[in-house]
Amino acid sequence: MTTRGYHHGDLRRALLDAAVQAIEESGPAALSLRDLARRAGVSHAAPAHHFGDKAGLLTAVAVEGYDRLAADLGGAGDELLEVGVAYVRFAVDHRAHFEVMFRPDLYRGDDAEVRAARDRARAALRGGLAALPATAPDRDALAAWSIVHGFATLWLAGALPPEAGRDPEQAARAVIRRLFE
Amino acid sequence: MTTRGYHHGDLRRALLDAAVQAIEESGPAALSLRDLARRAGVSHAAPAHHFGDKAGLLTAVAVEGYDRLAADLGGAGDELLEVGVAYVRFAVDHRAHFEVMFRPDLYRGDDAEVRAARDRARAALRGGLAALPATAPDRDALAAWSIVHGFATLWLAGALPPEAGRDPEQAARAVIRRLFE
DNA sequence: CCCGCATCTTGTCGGTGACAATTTATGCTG
DNA sequence: CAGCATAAATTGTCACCGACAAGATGCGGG
Repeated sequence: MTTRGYHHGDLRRALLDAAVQAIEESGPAALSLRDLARRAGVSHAAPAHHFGDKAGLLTAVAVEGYDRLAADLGGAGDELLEVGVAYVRFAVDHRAHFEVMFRPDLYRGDDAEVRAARDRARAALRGGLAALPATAPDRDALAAWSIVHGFATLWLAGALPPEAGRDPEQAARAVIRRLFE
Repeated sequence: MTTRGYHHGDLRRALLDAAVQAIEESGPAALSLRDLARRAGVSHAAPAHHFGDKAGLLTAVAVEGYDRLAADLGGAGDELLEVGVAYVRFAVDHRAHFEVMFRPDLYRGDDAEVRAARDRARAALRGGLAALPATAPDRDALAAWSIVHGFATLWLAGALPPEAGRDPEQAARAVIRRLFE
């Protein structure tokens, strides 16, 4: 599954880390394979060997993101509130992964690994709804996902007014609670 | 007004329209000023004269988007449900504008025109909350915005499972109603 | 009539993604 | 331990892109 290190050590890993850092600095649009190669101290064509092309690298970022999201959501317990907060926390703490994951024009969303990891994340998110009285489970799942995803996206975009405060977790908690009142 | 001759007639307008079309086809990341120039039948450097650079063009797209969103939301009445549906409809029908608007790394979000148009849109969205019993208006506004924005974003990203159906407006209506139960 | 000035063109530069051919290092096999 | 197959990374190249500079064009006011 993982490539063993030869010349560089583990260039694949190093490139993924450099990509995440670069995206956090200037967004996925400004990402340059050649810049990643420079950061890793290798030649400009080295990334192509591991990922094929730019979309291939971002596909790997998306897979990693969905995997970590599934793990974080799964570790947040059974309460919808906590699962929702974990979703927002993931978006804020792993903004590079999150931004790539929901930008299907940047990577190959039909990739088999992506599909599998995405399904795991979806299942974990839906697990948070198990404890709710379910009159319309599909609808409730969609509403819960929408509200946490929307909050996370707006927060990351810097679109929220100052009244939202400075702590995303606290604000998210209040917003999600609105679903239960 | 024709597209003939040395002077185009309304190149600015033509470039904006071409940009929207190109973004709808392949997303904002793949946008190329030179491609827009080709579509408009002008030289590769013509866009720079009207927009300065790529960020300048996308800034104009964002302004146009916020203006239209404000108009659409304002025309949707006073009920939160209808305003929310209008928000989702805008995102689906003007996906290029919507995608640019919430991608602050692509344009100049601190531009004066952007600020003004964005404030108009925010005010229009908040107008939908006037008819609600307000225990925590800020929190309610944030929750409403989050749920419609999240739904719209997930829909556009193609992230929703097939259970969500094929009609975004209908699904959005059901999801938003969840806020009132 | 002509000239100012916005509009558009041509030309160029550094940077980028993708691909091809080549070199280097590793692990395997005998 | 010797040699080879192959993965890993390099060099070289091409078309395209964004940005900038300098020149050409033509509309409209004096």
